[in-house]
Amino acid sequence: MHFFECVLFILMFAQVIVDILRAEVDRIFEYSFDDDYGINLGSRVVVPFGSKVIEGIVIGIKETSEYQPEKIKKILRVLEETPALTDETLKLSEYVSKTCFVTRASALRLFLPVEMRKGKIKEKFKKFVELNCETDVDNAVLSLSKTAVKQKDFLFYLQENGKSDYTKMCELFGNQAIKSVEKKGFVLITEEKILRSPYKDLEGLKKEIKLTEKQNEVINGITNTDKTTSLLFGVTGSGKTEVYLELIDREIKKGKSAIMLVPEISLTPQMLKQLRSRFGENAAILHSGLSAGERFDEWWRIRQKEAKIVIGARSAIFAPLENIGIIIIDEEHDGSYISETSPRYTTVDIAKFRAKYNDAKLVLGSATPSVESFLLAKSGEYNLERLPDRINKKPLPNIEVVDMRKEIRHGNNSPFSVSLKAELEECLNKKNQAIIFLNQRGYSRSVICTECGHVVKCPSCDVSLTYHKEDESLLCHYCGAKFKMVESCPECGSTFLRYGGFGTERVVLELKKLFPNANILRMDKDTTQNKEGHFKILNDFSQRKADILVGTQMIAKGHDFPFVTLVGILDADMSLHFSDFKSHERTFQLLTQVAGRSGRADEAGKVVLQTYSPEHPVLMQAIRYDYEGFFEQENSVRSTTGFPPYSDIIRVLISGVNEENTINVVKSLYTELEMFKNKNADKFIFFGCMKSPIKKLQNKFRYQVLMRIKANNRELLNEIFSISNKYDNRSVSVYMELNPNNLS
DNA sequence: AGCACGCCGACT
DNA sequence: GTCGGCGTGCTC
Repeated sequence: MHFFECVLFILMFAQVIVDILRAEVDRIFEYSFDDDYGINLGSRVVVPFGSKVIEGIVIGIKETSEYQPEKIKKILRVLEETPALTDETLKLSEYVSKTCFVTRASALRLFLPVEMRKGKIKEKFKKFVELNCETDVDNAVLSLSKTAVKQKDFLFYLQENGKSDYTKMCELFGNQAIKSVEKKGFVLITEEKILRSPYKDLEGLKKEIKLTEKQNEVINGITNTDKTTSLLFGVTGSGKTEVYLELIDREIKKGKSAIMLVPEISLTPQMLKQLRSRFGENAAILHSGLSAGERFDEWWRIRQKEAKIVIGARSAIFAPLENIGIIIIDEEHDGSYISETSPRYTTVDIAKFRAKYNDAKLVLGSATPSVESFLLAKSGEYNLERLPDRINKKPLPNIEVVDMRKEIRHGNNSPFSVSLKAELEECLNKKNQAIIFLNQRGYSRSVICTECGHVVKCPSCDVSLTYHKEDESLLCHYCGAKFKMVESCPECGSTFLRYGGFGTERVVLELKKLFPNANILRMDKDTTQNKEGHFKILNDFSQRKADILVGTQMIAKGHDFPFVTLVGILDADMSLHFSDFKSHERTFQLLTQVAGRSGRADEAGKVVLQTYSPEHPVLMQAIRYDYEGFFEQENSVRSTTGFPPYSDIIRVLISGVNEENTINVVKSLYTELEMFKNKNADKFIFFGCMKSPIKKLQNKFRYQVLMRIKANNRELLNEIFSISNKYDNRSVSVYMELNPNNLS
């Protein structure tokens, strides 16, 4: 190479976003590099920054720079030969930063496996030894000293076995022998990249897939429509998965790639098996259950185009695929598709961006579509396809509504109604299985002093602590803090404590009292801590190692249990009376899903739904499985009251450790926003300022300005953001959110 | 995010 | 006298 050193390198300039999540450095920094350096758009680079050395991403390349030359520093090195980001993902990261109101750096992080930053994980290499092709083993052995037995044996071994594992050879012949043979030039030591491929041993049965007439109709409908997005409205068990797989198959045959998203919990080994058997190594899997190394390697397989199908949970929408033909989002309505941490992106929006960029199809599937999606389907923006029948013709279970107020009036203070108890008994006698659903983990939601009425609260958050009997602890479900269970009231010292509200732990104990012979499994966040947690519990239950499964949200999705004939929903209205506008929608979806777990091939299932408001219309619609009735009602409520999708909700959260400082920021921000609102009064539906419902979280005081504006007004959103963003500083943080999931 | 620079309180 | 608290400004 040194012969060519006289070639002149042209000095180029890279526009770099540094990997620091702070508004102050959310701008482009320019660095210089020689044009033969292998730096491209999307490359990850290491740069000097202030007195530190950090990582950044090249988002632009220019031939000149406006900065004084003495200020510009050089890029130290490039991290990977292949740029981590593509043209598309660079543009998408810009879109995310604009629409989610976050820094470029924070948007860019979405596109990289976490283990890639800060150089945590290295590519894995394996060493091999092989004979140099010019080596004649017999001559080589003759040239060796008579005492070099190991070297001789080693050369014969290679002649016999060909290329071999380096570490194994060292064990057999010692690395001294190997090194000296290499020195003499008889063998070559090579390094090869090894990919840690998860589930590579999974080999399902390659079963012939026979599509029903209805499924074929739907597939043709989606293929032939000129609309980008199709909504596949099909009840649970109607065969949506086969439709997805067939659609993917067709795109792959055209040379395109595909993304399929499912809720995290649905990524069971069974499902992965199904995919591997159909698509083999062509499918890459991305989810939180993978080890850091596996995730990293799967990511690179996608980036290098070795895998053209990506299956994963929410974040897989950012996979570095190119030439996408189809994106599928299964259980489109599922809450897990909206990120709960910043950047709070909406997966469907990201999917729409990518579908548009690649001229690909987007398919949203659900038995209970979100109000927003169904509205778009009805208005003709989406292509609507239906799969109304369950493939096995299994009837939907009967739902009995039990009024819990009456139960209490009749002196029943247990979490189970008389009717549910009777049904449980019958179910167990018949050797069938039952599921009990309750959306509260722990033993009791709160601990209350019967003398002074004090509720035990988290010292750094303004919420009550949940009692967990298993380890005699009090847990804050918001900040995760853990305390020893108190023996007496921390306020007045009284030892008369009362438990408020049932949790799954307590329900299990009560069930054990009622049915001492039954085997009971519990599934909630506490019993699924380790990464295989869900699988083990679901697996045990489906293999009938237990009679009753008690659990939170997470049992609503997931599996089909063929021997479950009874589902008990303990407090159906718990989520109903939440103050946010989506509570009806979520309740309907949840009840429909949980109810769908009951019923077996030869025996109709039963659902007992316990509630304190039995006449509530949402419950009525849920027990009739009347999605469209629910939709009509909910849609008209949203339209008349001005809630999404007819408006956009903006929440500006102001939080800080020092309450006085925080209030001062709130005051001046509120005043400025109010002036802005008055100038644009016709575009505002609501404007108000208040303490956040949880007024203290992790020792930070929280206030919020809430606004509702007419939908789809990007300009107004941007102006509100730029006003708010000015007030963000070191001690008081100001964060704007669009259509937040919850207002806590 | 770090880090340097810079201006006021309680200490060996 | 000074050691060190964290407010403020800067990073191509």
